[in-house]
Amino acid sequence: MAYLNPHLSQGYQIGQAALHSGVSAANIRFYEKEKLIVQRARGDNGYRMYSHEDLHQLRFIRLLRSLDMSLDEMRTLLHLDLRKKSDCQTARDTLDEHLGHVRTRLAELRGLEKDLTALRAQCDGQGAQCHLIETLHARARAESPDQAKSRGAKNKTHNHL
Amino acid sequence: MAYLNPHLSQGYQIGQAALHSGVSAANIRFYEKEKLIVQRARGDNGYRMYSHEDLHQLRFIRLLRSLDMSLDEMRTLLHLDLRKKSDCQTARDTLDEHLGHVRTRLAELRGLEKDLTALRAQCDGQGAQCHLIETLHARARAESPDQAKSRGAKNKTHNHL
DNA sequence: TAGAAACCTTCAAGCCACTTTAAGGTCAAG
DNA sequence: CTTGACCTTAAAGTGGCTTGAAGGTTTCTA
Repeated sequence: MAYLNPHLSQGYQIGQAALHSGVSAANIRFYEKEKLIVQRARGDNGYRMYSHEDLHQLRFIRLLRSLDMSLDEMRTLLHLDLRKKSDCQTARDTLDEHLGHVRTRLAELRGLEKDLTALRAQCDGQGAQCHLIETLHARARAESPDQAKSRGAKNKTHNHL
Repeated sequence: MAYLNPHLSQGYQIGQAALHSGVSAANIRFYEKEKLIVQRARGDNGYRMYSHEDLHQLRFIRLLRSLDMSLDEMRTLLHLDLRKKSDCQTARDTLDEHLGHVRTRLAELRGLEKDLTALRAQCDGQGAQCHLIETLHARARAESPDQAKSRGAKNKTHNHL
């Protein structure tokens, strides 16, 4: 039969919390270690216990991650006091900065897709030999390092996307 | 005065190779360890030496990386024999798969940008309080884990983008 | 009452593509 | 003979996790 939580009155064990929040148990422990969530008192057996509020916070965190925010950005948002005006400003700024990251990466990938599509077009005659690799080698020959540095996606400037 | 390579006749030292290829010295060593490039015989002093062909290969590799290919994809492309028809097919397939990854990620990020933009719009009244965080909490409340799993970017299925 | 099975614990290592740091060897110029 | 520009290796750090090993706890079943 199904395993039932013996301390249900005290809340959820980590497995149930994982199930109801969409954050894996291992990942919940990881967030705890990273101080995204607070270490709660444990049950008598040493098991972690989670309340409904805890579950909400886990869902909140997962939502932010699904928006591709970094742990640091999340830490910022999680520690805000909604009543403070300055904290609302912080929230706005964090979001704006993040949106900037996303748009930068988006632009990079759009350029990349165009490049790759053009490259692929070298090759559409099915029976004939394809010139993909030759084309790439020719490009490598033509390109100086300095030019190339400014092209290319993921120039690893600042973000994690 | 400027430092001059004493063994210039034998080729470039790693620093010059880095300069002329756009791949950092540390990264060149890394690629060697990862067997993307072949270990060359060293000079008498134990220094790595690079020929013009080596520089071309480094530029080639950097070009592929600027297309966001993984080391594995690059390993595949680097070991192809251009005269073989099957290897041309492999090149095509590799490129197609990679293009697929890029387009997938692109779609994810487009969705993300839409989401974030809508969220940001909650907040455009400058003087008034903003409802960013409240909106996010409300969403977290509304969302079941199962729904959310299918949304969100970077579902970490298969690629590195 | 024994043992399977389902859950929990901690700690460590693995993933990717690098970069950075530490500790030291080599070489030419002042 | 020292300075400093270059090279060497090995190891650790980055981010956001996942996976694995080794073991403790609780419940169900034979």
